[in-house]
Amino acid sequence: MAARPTSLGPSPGIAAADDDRPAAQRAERRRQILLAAKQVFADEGYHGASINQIIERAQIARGTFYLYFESKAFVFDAILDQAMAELRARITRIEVEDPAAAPPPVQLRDNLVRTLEYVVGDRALASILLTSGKAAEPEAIDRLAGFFGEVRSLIARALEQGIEMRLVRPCHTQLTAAALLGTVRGVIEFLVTSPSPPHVDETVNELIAVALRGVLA
Amino acid sequence: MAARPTSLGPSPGIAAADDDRPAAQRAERRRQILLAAKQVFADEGYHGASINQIIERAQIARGTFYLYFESKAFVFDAILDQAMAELRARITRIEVEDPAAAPPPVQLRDNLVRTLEYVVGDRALASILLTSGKAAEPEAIDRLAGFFGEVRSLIARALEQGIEMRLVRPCHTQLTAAALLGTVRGVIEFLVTSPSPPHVDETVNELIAVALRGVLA
Amino acid sequence: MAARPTSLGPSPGIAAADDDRPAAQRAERRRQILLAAKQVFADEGYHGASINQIIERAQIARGTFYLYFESKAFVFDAILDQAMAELRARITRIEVEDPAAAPPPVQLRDNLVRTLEYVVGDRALASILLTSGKAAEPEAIDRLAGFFGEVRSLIARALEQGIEMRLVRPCHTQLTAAALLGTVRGVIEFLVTSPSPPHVDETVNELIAVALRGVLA
Amino acid sequence: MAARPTSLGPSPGIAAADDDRPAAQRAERRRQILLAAKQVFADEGYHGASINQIIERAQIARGTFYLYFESKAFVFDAILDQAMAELRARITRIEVEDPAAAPPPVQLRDNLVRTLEYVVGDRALASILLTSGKAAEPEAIDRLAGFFGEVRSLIARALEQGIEMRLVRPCHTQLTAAALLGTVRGVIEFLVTSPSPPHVDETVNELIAVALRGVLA
DNA sequence: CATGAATGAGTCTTCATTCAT
DNA sequence: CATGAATGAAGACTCATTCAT
Repeated sequence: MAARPTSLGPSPGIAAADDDRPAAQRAERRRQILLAAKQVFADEGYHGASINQIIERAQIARGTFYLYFESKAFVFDAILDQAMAELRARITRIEVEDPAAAPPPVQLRDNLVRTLEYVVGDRALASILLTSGKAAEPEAIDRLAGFFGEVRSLIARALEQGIEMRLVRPCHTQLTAAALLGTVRGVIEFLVTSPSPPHVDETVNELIAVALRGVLA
Repeated sequence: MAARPTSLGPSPGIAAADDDRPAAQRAERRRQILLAAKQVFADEGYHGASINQIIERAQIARGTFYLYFESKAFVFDAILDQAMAELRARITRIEVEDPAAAPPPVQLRDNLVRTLEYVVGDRALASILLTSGKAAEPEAIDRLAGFFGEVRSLIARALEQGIEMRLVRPCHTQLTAAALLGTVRGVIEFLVTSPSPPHVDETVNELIAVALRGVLA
Repeated sequence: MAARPTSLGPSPGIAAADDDRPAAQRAERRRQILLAAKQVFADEGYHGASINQIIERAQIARGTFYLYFESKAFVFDAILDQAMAELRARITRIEVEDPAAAPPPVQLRDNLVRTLEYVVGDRALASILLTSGKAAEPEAIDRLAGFFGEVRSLIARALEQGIEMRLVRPCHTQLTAAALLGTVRGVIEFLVTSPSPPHVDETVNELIAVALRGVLA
Repeated sequence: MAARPTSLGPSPGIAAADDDRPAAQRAERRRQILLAAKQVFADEGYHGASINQIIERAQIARGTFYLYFESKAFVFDAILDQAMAELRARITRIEVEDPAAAPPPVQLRDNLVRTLEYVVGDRALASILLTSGKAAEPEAIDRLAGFFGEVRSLIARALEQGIEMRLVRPCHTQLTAAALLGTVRGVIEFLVTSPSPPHVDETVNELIAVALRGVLA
C-alpha cells in the first residue's frame, strides 16, 4: 500500500527496508480481488455473482483467483468478516457508570457517526450487509444473522439501562430494539441509495431525533 | 379438483354452468405452483431457488411448470405482483381533510394493523419482500425498489402534511420517511423471525409509540 | 434388449404387451451409456476418461449423462459392479465332497471356460478389471482389490483341499494362489491383446496344463 | 547437497577438480525429483498424480521442476526408462550352449532372484510397472507394452529351446509365455502387497516349482 | 393438458505450464 | 539456477428450458 512505486528488480533493497515486498504484493492482490468481489456481490447477490464477473472486474486470470481464495464461499466470508470486524470496532457499548466516559447521548452519537461514515464510504459493502440475509451459503447467513443479533442485543441492553435510569420510557425492549435497528438500516439504505444524500452529521441528527423523540411536534 | 375424468380441451363445459370448470382448474394449478414457488424463493432466494425444488414441492412435472409460467423470472414476478397488490390495497393514503374519514392516528393504526397482519400471515412472502432487494432479475429488483419508493413517498407526504398542520415537527422528510420505513421493516423482521412474537395489536402499539414519540421517557 | 425394434409412437400396444415401455427405454439408454463409458474407461483409464468422451461416444448431451448416473465415479462403480457380479456368477467353489457334482477337474475347467468366455466377449471390461487396480477412486480400488482377494482365497482354499487329499503337492498356498491368479490374468491379457487369439477351449487346456503340471516335459 | 553458498553458474569449478560439482548437484536434484515423482505416480497413477504433489514431496519450487523435466510426461518416461533399464540388466537370456555358463536352471533362478530383489526393493516402481498399463500417455503405454513384449518373447524363446532339448513339453509357447509372465507378476504383486511377505529366496523356490512342475502332487 | 427425457450453455474448480524477478 | 505468481484450457457438474409422446 504505502510501498515504493515499483521495485526495480530482484535486488533485495540496499539497506534499511524491513518490509518484505512479496508479502506486501500478495496482500495487495488480495485486496484487489476482495474489492472486485465486493462490488460484484453487491450488484448481483451471492448466488447471482459468478467467478467470471469477479475475475473480469479484478483483471486477473481464473486460476489466480483460486490462488488467493479457496472458493467463492471463502471470498464472501472474507468480505463479511472484514465488514463485521470493522463494524464491531465502531460500535461500542454505551458506558453509563464510568464518570470518565463521555455522556451517553454523545456516545450514542459517536457510535452512529462512526458506523454511518464507514458504511457510506463503502456502499458495496453496505449493500451486501443489507441484502445477503437470505441469499448466501447457510454458514454465512448464520454469521450475518448472529452479527445483527449482537447489535440488537446491544440496543436492547441500552434500552433496559435507560429504562432503569428513567431516561427511557418502559417498552418491549426486544421489539423496540428491532425497530430501532430497522430505523438505522432504513437510514443507511437511504444514504447509500440517494443520489445526493445529506451529510452524515446531519443524517445522524435526524436519526437520533426520530429514535429518541419520534416525529411528533 | 372437482374432477370430471379429463377435460377435452378449453371448451367451457356443455352449456348452463355459470363457472367454466377448466379455467377454474387452471387457476387452481396456478395457485398451487405459486405457493410452492413462494416457499422455495423464501427459503433459498431467487438465484438459489431451482425449478426442481419448485416442481417437487408443487408435485407437478417439469413441463407442467412451463405450461403456467413462461420462466423462473415470471413466477417470481407473479409472486411479487400479487404481494405488492395486496399490500397496496392495505396501505391507504392518510386522509386529513375529509371529515367523514376516521381521525388520522386511527387511519395510521389501521394501515399498520392491516399490513402487519397480512405479512405475518404469509411469512414466506414477507421474507421475499424483505430480502430480494438485490438478488433477483434486474427488472424485478426495479419493481420492488419502485414499490418501496412509493411507500416511502406516501410516508413522506404524510409527514409533510403533518408538519403543515403542526402535528409533526419539522424534519428532513425524505430521510425521516426512509427511517420510518426501516422501522416498520425492522418490526416485521422481528415478527417473522421471532419464535414467539407478540400479538400484532401490541406490536403496532409499540411501533406507533416509537415512531411518534421515540424512546425517551 | 429383446423388445420390438422401435415403438411406433405413443400407442400403448394393441393388446398383450405387459412391458412398460418407458422403463425399458430408460434401461436401454442406461446400457448405451454404460457401453460407451466402458470403452472410454478401457481406453483411457479412470482419470484419463472424460465425461466429454463418454457422451460423445454415447451420442448424448451432457445433461443426459447425469440423468442416468450421479457422477463419473458412479458409472465406473456400475461397470465394476456388473463385471464383478458376472464373474462371481461364473466362478464357483469347487465341490469335492458332493458325489452328485462333476469331478473336480471338470469343475475347474468349467470355471475357467465360463470366465474366459465372458472376459473375451467383453474386452473393454477385461481391460478395466486388469488395469484399474490403482487408477480410480479409492473406494472403487478397494472394491476391486476385495474382489481379487476373494478369488485368491477361493484358489487358496482349493489348494488346501487338494493338499489334504494328496492331489496337490504341499506348498505356500497363499503365494501359490497369487501365482495362479497371475497366471490366469496373464492368459486373459494374452487373449484380449492378441490379434488372433486361440480358441477359449484350447487356451483353457494350455492354462490348466501349466497350472497343474508346469512346463517341464 | 555438498553446498558452497551459491554456485555462480555453469562454470565448472576453479581448476583441477576432476568432477564438475554443478553437474553433480544437478544430477542429485534430478534424482530427488525422480524419487518424489515415483512415489506419487505409484500412489495416484499417472493421471491422478499432480505436479503439486511431486514438488511438495521433492521440496522444490514449481518452476524448478520444469528446469529438470520438460513435462509431467517426461518424468514419467524417465522413471519408466530407468526401471526398464534396470530390469533389462537383470534379465538375461538363458544360455544353453555355452559350456562356461551356469546350468540353465541356475540361470533361470538367478534371473528371478535378481528381478524380484530389485522390484521388492522399490515397491513404488513395482506398482508403477504393474498398474500403468493403461493409465498414462499413449507413448509411455506403448513403451511399457513393448517392454513386457520383450520379456514375453524371451520366455517364449526359452520355452522353444527347452522343447527342442526335450526338457520342456510341447506347448503353445506364446500363450504359455504369457501365462508364465502373468505368474511372475502375480507373485510380485503378492510380495509387494503382502504385509509380511516371505523371503525372496523362498518365493523364488515356490515360483519356480509352480512354473516348472505345476501344483499337482 | 400433462409428462419427463433431453438439451447445452454456464458454473465452479483444478492443474500443467510459463515467465518475470 | 531457483522461485512461485500468474495463466487459461479443460474437467465435472447444474439447471433453466424445450419438445415428442
